[in-house]
Amino acid sequence: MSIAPAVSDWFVANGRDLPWRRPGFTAWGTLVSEFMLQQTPVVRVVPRLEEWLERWPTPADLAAASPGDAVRAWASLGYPRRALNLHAAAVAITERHGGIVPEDVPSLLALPGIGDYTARAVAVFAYGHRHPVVDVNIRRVLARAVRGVGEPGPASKRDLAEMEAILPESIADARTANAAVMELGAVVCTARSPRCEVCPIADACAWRLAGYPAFEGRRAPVQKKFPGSDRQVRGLILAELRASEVPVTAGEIELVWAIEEQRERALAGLLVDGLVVDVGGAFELPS
DNA sequence: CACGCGTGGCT
DNA sequence: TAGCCAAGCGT
Repeated sequence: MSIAPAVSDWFVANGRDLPWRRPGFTAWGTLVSEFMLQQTPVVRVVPRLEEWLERWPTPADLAAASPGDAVRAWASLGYPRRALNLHAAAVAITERHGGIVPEDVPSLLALPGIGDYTARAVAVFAYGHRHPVVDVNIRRVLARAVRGVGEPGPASKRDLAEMEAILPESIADARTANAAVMELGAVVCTARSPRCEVCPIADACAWRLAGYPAFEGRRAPVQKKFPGSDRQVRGLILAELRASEVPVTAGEIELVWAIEEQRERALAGLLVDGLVVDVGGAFELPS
């Protein structure tokens, strides 16, 4: 028996009131929210999403801005390549799709920064199509409730089939089930301290029924330490450029990180990514 | 498939 | 406190 009906009933009664669940929320708003939610927590996304959509209410509005404006407005959301990708997606939507966010999965997948998760999330949540949507929350719920193991392990192509197997036939019910299982993983069946005492499917959970066995399988890769990493240096350099209205000199960049080899590697990476441009020996965000 | 990629809050 | 974790994507 599928866990979907019980989780969906729980979701309808207990789901959080989030901006992208408001009636009339646009497909563009959904797309922007999904970009922001790629590895950034909901609580940090909500206020930034409102600002973003007020400033750029349509894809054409963002496409008309400079990529540097997008990168600057992205500050504190993390992984700024997403800002560049979102801007590039807005340009593509404006040029190739008449300014309308496409609704079929292949067209969405063809946009920069959109992968298996985001393409299906937009097709399902913005347009009501029937697809399995698989994020880490859903993979964790399926691992525990269905397979009886404590952790989801690395993401794989099989994940979509596993979600499809429990997805209701009805288009509307499938949409609710996708949102519901995701929500359960986000607020109840959490990674660290699952709240089984309030879980609507605790009695059916294979992991719980097995006595919470320790995870034996292959683990998802662990994120590398941040302090002292190239990522930190990149972040510091980019923060410097965001804060400046004029190009930043190489001498000023030297002040943000003392180790030359690492500083040069970070700057070179930012240039390759297009997050920074060289304007005659000084550096600025792309215009 | 494993890795690199920000930022900040939580335990 | 030092990890752990967060609605992933591209290579």
